[in-house]
Amino acid sequence: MEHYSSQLNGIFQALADPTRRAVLRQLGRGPASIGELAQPFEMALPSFMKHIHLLEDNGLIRTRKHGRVRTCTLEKARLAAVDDWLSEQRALWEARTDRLEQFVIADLDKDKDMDGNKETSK
Amino acid sequence: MEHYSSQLNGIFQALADPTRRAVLRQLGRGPASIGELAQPFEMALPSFMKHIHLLEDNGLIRTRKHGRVRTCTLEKARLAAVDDWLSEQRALWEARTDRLEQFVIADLDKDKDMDGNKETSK
DNA sequence: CGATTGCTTAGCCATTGCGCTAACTATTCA
DNA sequence: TGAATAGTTAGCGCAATGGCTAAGCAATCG
Repeated sequence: MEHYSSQLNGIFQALADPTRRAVLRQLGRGPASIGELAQPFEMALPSFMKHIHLLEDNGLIRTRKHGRVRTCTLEKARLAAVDDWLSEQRALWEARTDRLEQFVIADLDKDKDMDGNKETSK
Repeated sequence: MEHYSSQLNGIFQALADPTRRAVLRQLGRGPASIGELAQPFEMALPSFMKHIHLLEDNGLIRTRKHGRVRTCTLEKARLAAVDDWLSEQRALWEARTDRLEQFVIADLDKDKDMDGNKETSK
């Protein structure tokens, strides 16, 4: 349940960069070599490689080398961790919304009694 | 469409830290003051405040000060951006899986032509 | 009133992140 | 074999991150 926590650090970190998200997006369309992936970006290849490594280190992609060409593929399952986190988070505040509704009802009852001004905005 | 991109940088960045995720988790159970939120952590308050500011700057929480107490609340809608990104990504590789299946079928056809070492005849 | 509480500001410091160039290795091509 | 191709390694520089202490301030308490 909470074991994913440490993985989430790296996964979210990896997703926090537009270059890396673009790579994932491209790989969504199918496997590609380093050169193909790098081509749309203006940065130097070694810089780009760091992004690839980070994605691989965090399990978001897998790579394999054939001859002098390294081919990257998306590791789809990895994003499930993000999905799980989101679900868990949502479950929390949905449960809480239920409780909140109870308070709202209570507040409405109060309003009946007091009737008047509440707080001055600002 | 892609306008969310810049926001995603910050949002994913904010989520890439366990302290901040824990804060969101706690706020999922309802609003809380800075002090209440900070209590489970061993770090100094100013350090903790940086996390709060980062969460607020990226729109994941909202805060309001009453007297000397600042109360934080979850900004649930903000996580929708993450959800949207995930959906878009998934849509991409699901569409691609369809195309992949076509290739697989094509490959099976090829096998028929080339060698009969498969289950060509059941 | 003065003391305490609950942040807040201001800085310092070590580490990490993300870009670069230069030079190197390992295929593959002519 | 020699030249081009596709990555790779090494190291540099600067900005951002995430922690700290010390000191400040406004609200509340005794």
